[in-house]
Amino acid sequence: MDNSPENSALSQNAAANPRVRFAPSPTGFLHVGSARTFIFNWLYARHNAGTMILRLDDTDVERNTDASVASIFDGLRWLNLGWDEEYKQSERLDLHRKVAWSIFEKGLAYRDFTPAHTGDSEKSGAQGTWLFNPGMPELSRAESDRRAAAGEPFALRFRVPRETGDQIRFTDAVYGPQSKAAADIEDFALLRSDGMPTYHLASCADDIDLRISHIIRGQDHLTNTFKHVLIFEAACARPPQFAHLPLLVAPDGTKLSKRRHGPVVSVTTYRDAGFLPEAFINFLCLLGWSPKNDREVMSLAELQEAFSLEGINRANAVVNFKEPATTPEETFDPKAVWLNAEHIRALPVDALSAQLLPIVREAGFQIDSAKMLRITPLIRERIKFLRDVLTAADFFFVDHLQPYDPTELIPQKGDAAMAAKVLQKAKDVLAHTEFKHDPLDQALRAAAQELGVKAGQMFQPIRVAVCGRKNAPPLFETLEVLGRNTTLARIDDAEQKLATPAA
RNA sequence: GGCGCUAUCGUCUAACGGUUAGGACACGGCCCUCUCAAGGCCGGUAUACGGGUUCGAUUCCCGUUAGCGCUACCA
Repeated sequence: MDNSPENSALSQNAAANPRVRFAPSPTGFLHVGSARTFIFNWLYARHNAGTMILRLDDTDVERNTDASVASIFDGLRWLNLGWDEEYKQSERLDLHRKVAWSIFEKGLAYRDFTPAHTGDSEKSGAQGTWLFNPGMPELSRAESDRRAAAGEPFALRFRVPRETGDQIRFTDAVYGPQSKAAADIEDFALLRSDGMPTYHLASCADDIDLRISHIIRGQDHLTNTFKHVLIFEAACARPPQFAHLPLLVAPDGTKLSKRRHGPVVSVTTYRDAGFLPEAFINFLCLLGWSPKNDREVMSLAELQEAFSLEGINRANAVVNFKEPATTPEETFDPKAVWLNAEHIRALPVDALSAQLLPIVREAGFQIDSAKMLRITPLIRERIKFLRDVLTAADFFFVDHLQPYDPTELIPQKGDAAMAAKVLQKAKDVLAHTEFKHDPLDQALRAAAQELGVKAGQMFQPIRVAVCGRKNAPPLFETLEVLGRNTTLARIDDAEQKLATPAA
């Protein structure tokens, strides 16, 4: 048996128009690791003018849920990458069974009448290695047929060519040449006793039928691939090119799981926190792949242009979030947060403004798009998440400021009297100054000079009066957007607060 | 237990036998500055360990250790 097709060398299979697939099983929400697998497949397809296929591997009827299907589509829709063809394994069972029985007819599979084991059986673990159920591989065809005809339930198992001493081989595009002794591979199931195909069988049967040229998936399937090679060959199909991806792990090195690590592992958590899908995609691409030229902030088009299987590395990558996350920012890898800020800044103002507006409206503020467009450039460099618009630009949205500490109005190296003096002067000046950046700049600096205070001492009380806090966007632009009426009203309020210190 | 895979700063990574081991994030300092950001400059921290091969190993080979994966009629 030729298990080592030299023809599966990378160069040859990097042929044009590849067909790749992302095949999630709907047993949970869309995991960030799955999202990365989807993205790498998509990038490979687009880079090579190929076809991206979405296939729901839903043969485990016990564990599949509609909620999970919804979550997967939810996440994929947010990623906004799309796909070209879509299939459900549960609608292709006839094909799977046909392939299974054709393998049986060739003598490469046999019926196993041993009752199913449940959960963690004594087969695996420290007890030793299980390869097959005694007596079953040797059953004669006649007896096998007789017992089946009598209605005895059975699973269909692959007959691994263990006696030949063969090595099963394939060349992985990421991990290189792989081989494993057939003697170490157990007789895995093709069909369960209820007639449903197993993952291994359904997956390979569909990959053959859909003419998948490249299987790009998580490294947890690397050792399963030997079984898959066996199936492909038993079905007289040439195995596709495999490319396994290093796994995404938590800071403690363990596999990401919702149970242990919470919502950080769900794609929708990133969406809900205000990530831009392009930033999230950029971040995931940098986990286990590198363009090799120190590029980090990359647009989707740039990623598509730069992507290749050669850039994928082999060691697991840590998603560096804080284990007990206390703030939203700690929930995510700092690099993801930084990339999101970079992508936000890279967005044209009108595009960013359009993304921000629905968030602001949903929070209950009646802001029109024209105003949002004026606010956006003032906060663009100050937000890391889209949702930060709510805290960075809050004072633009409300009619009345949230209560703040009046002592904030007191400038550096100044006192309450200075604050009062500044605010009074500001009102005088602002009453007749044009509300544009340059006139405001000139007028307020001149006012500071007249009062004999530093510019900063002049600006701070005004800033706190109109923004309700010290940290805010630049003052003149802010006043320009706020307008004269609001500005003067807020300075009035501030003067009152100053006059009546906190009770 | 068996089999497989992996191992460069705290984290993501570059260096496909010859580099003062590079970049980024994060962190610290300085500059800029109306505050906060953004930006600029500077700084510290890494080749898991032990053997080979070689004139020369981060790089190739072997072993050790550690981590991960598979070992289901889950995927």
